[in-house]
Amino acid sequence: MTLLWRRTLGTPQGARGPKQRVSVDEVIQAGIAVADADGLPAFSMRKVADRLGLKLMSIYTYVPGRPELIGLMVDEVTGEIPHPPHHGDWRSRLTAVARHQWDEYHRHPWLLQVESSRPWIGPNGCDRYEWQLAAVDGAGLTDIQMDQVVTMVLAFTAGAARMSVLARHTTEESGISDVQWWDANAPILEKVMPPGAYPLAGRVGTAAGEEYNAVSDPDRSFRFGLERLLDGVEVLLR
Amino acid sequence: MTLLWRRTLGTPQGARGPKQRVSVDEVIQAGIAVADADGLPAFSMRKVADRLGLKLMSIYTYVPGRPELIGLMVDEVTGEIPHPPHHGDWRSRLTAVARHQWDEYHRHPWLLQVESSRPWIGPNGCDRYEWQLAAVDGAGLTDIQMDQVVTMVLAFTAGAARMSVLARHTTEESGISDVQWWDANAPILEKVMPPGAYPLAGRVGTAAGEEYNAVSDPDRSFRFGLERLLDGVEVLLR
DNA sequence: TTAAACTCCGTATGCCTTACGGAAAATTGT
DNA sequence: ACAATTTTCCGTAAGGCATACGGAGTTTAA
Repeated sequence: MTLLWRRTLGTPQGARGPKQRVSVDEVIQAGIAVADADGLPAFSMRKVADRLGLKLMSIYTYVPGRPELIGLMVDEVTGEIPHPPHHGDWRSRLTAVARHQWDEYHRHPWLLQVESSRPWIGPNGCDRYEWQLAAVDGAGLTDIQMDQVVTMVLAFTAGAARMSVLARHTTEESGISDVQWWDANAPILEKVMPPGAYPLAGRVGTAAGEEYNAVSDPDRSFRFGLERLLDGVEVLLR
Repeated sequence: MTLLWRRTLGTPQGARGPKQRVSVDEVIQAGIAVADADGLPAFSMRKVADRLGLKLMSIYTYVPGRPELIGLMVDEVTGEIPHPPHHGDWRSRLTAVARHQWDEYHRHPWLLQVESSRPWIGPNGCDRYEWQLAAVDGAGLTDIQMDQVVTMVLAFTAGAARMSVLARHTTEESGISDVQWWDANAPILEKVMPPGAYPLAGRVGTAAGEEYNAVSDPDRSFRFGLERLLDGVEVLLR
């Protein structure tokens, strides 16, 4: 907590021992770099230390442990891109909020793997929430509805981003494109699936495959879903 | 793959060595039990073996490795609750699809932690997709739109379930309720946050807290968001 | 000048996956 | 009936992980 709000709190005071070779911010930045590269399961304290030219155990003099470091990393990336001032109607504002979150998930996919058993409330997290609420302020919603609409947009964005990031990761990791993978698996599936057992899946899957030139088109799905969602909000406002 | 479709493919043939002490299905069920109890990060082959009265390395004669076992577990829980036949209009059908998925995520929260670098197409997964598409069949959507609408509902459901499961996990794990936790942190935050810096967050947060008697009400958020989403689909249909 | 506090890090413990190889068991082929 | 083959079960070991503890050296405060 003190670490999260270190900017407003200032550095404690008396530092009696040797100078620290790096700073807490550098540890956080190194952590973000490791998580960006390897994902959260493969994120380890040793890799952070290596990146900073320190030995493993020295990291523990900067942060109490792995979960706390991850909490600091989350707040750090939340403040990475400043929130652009709102303009236009609530619809374009909410779109900006969703797109901001969508981009962030794609910049740092490990955000979707964070399972904080405790939500760390940092300064950038507070700013974020205030900015998100401002998008729907004055649109004619009650306070509760404002919270619900923002929550809904964030839930959808997180779910869609999860699909998108997973799809990207699959393609990159295996080096096999959607089409190649499908061509390889189709013969097996044809043997194994009772013919005619999946009429809709077959028809729609084929149509989607031809339209997207892939198994899915995550960005298009996101835009489509967001439009429907906002249409739903418009219904609510009348 | 052969393991996934083992029901339709049947058991290979000659089994020359000693009898297997358990079955693949028992391994999968044990795996599900471990994941339900501990979550996916703490899910280990050793715990599965212990639960079956086997030693660690014996598990590898049933399944090739950890990722494959998880793939089998996913398809197994996908077939756990049979898909109820559709009736009523598309709106009630889609609600059933979303609710089915929502319940599944709450029965097996580790589903939201699965990062399959490769999507395993199993029999129950196929049935599921067919059933989901059937919910919007005949409503007047194009094939592409059918896929997009289903994808959108699933994305929102996954995102909302993730929030819900995380909130539940936080409360259960720490043993501290939302209100207790907030009461404990409020004094620190008041010291640390510039007063008046977060007018909307303060107002809306307070209103939400009083309404929900908690920081959030995930089930209510899910229902609210789903209604807006379906309103949006209705707009699309006209 | 001396005591306190702090940084850095070596070591140890106890988890985890999985590669490899050996012993025993069951079936197949003669 | 007997041997060859295949398969199961598992012991061991290698290489990864977080982190508790304590020691050595450094810097500041009294």
